[in-house]
Amino acid sequence: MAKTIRDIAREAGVSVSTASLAINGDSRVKPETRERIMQIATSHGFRPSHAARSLSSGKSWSINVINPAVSSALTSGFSTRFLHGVHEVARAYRYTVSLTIIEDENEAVDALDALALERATDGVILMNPSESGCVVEKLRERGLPHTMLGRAPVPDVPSVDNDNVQVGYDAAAHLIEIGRFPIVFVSGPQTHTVTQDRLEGFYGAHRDYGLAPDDAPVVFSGKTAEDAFEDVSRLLAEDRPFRSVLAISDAQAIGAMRAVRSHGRRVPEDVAIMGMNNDDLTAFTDPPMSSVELHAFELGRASVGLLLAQIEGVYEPETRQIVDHELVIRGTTGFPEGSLEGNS
Amino acid sequence: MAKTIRDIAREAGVSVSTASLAINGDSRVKPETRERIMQIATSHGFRPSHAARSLSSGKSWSINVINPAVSSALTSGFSTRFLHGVHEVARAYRYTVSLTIIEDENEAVDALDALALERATDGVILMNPSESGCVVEKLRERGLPHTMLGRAPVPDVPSVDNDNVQVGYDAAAHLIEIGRFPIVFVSGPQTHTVTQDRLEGFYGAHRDYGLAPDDAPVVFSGKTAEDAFEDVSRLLAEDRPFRSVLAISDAQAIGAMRAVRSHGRRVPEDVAIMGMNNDDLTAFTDPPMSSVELHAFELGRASVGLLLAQIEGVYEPETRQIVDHELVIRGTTGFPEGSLEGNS
DNA sequence: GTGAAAGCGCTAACAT
DNA sequence: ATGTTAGCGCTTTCAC
Repeated sequence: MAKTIRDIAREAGVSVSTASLAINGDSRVKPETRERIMQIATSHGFRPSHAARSLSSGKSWSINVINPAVSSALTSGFSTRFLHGVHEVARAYRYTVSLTIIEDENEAVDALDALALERATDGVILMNPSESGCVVEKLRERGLPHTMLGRAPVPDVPSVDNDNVQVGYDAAAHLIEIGRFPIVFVSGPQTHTVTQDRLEGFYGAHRDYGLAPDDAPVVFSGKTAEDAFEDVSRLLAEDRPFRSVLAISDAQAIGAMRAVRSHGRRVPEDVAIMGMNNDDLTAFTDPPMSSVELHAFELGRASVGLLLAQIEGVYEPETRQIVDHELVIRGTTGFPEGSLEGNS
Repeated sequence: MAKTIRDIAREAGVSVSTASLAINGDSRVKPETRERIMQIATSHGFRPSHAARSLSSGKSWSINVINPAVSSALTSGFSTRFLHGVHEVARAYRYTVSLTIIEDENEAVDALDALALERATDGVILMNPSESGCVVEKLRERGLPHTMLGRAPVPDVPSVDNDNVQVGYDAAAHLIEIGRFPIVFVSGPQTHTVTQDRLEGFYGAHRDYGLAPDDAPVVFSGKTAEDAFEDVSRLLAEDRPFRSVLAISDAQAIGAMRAVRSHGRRVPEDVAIMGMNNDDLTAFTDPPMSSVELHAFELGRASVGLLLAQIEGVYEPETRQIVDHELVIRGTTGFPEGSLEGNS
């Protein structure tokens, strides 16, 4: 049942090496020979053994995605779309996609050790926020090709990212333009580069519109909707005046929206809300949540691209690839439709 | 840098076979010998090459999860938690987790062919709704161990599932008990076994409470929040009377909620809403969404368990493992807190 | 309890 | 353009 390349070669009347070359599409084999070999191979349902191919070629033909359990649970639609993009490109290049789900950075470092020592992967894609950079250090130390999602905490790490300064700028600019100043910026932990970048853009927009950034309250929140709920509630309790909330994720935007409502303020009439990521459910909150589409699928595709460029040998250390973003304006920053209109 | 078992054996003054046995914890090696070998192995950071181990042992030491792109995007929190469970158990048994993301059943069949022929995986976990059963057929034909999430469309498939009849029953019973009859059941495609089971429980609850099931409108909707929005909107336009909506997923529950609101009805005062899956965002809709926790993480853990039992040789064809569920009652089926109270 | 040796199924020099 | 051959780094009989 399980045919080997030897069987194929024998039946085609060629040597194993010729069969191997033919199957791998090497140009040295004569087209007609190649044709005949392929014919026999497919008729027997032959495919080279992954393990054997890996062992003899010294490549695992597999890439590994390190996916932090916590943050993926929060921006889950993002994570899924990203993986989808990774998978699509990887498969096109005959690479397998493996997954490592980690609770914290220590687990990531351990997992990387295992991966590297067992030579079980040809490259790693980090979905970590990678606060400390120790994961990247480990990757370098092991000499494993890698790409990360987001701006790296240390220099010269190949990475794929949105222009998060611009993301923060565009979102803030929109809120300012529709007259929703002051804006509360609900950010994630300050250690994340994505937070730093978006915050920079947030301030930049204020400057460009001639507004004092000091008037823009910034909350360094946790990562969850609940964190945002509590932080915005606190701000409301302190009677801080604001006309809108810009949250760093859709989950946090939803938490913020609940906080605003709990204090008897209306969304969007009293306070406009804008999230980021454009998760699947944003279109179906009530009112629909405005957000920023970050094109997770494209980020995934780009990540493998950058990784394969290294694995295949075209290594450019400081490559940084930027994927487009766009504002998606819905009800939470505009006028409500349907039921809510009647309520006011 | 890259040590082989040969280096370890040499340094320990033993043969490679002894080193191999020691590293794999075989009881035949004398404890002190084993100790010495392990010492040297760890000090050199030695780990057996994954590829070599696979080739010589005839096992890939990897399991593959087939994840449909569409449904995972919708119940994304579920999917992530499930994978997390799978990963945890797999890692404990030294198995790698690979991911195959598919658009439709044809892609699944193709992917399975590749996986089987290349001997790239030792077993497959199907997250498919698997409407037709052709994916399972392919798995059997190839002799690949497998487990599926949900009740199989054909007999004797090892599967992990919730008791979905009971899920449907419990959810409907709760809505009936709080006086929210008639209930609209917003289901997924009728071909899914999960839909069939929950519907059966839904009807069962009606019978047990002495209610005519005919009065319970059932909508065979699509899978998305938008589908639910449209179907419930249609029902409202037709002036069908109902006091609650039970949706087969949280996304659909959110779609239903918007539809209800768009027609000027209040949630939960006029219409109660209940979803299923207990996705991360349910706690932060407004009001918070009641749902059914299905314990995705446990489902994941159980799936690998069943799979490893087969791979390791303890195969029981008709195994079906049931994971607990529980109702999570929140605002959409109770009384609203905060802002909404003031509105009424 | 430990060692010697034969593969596992490919790929990749090196020959021809 | 095709064939010969030597491994890749383990596991696993089979001896001792």
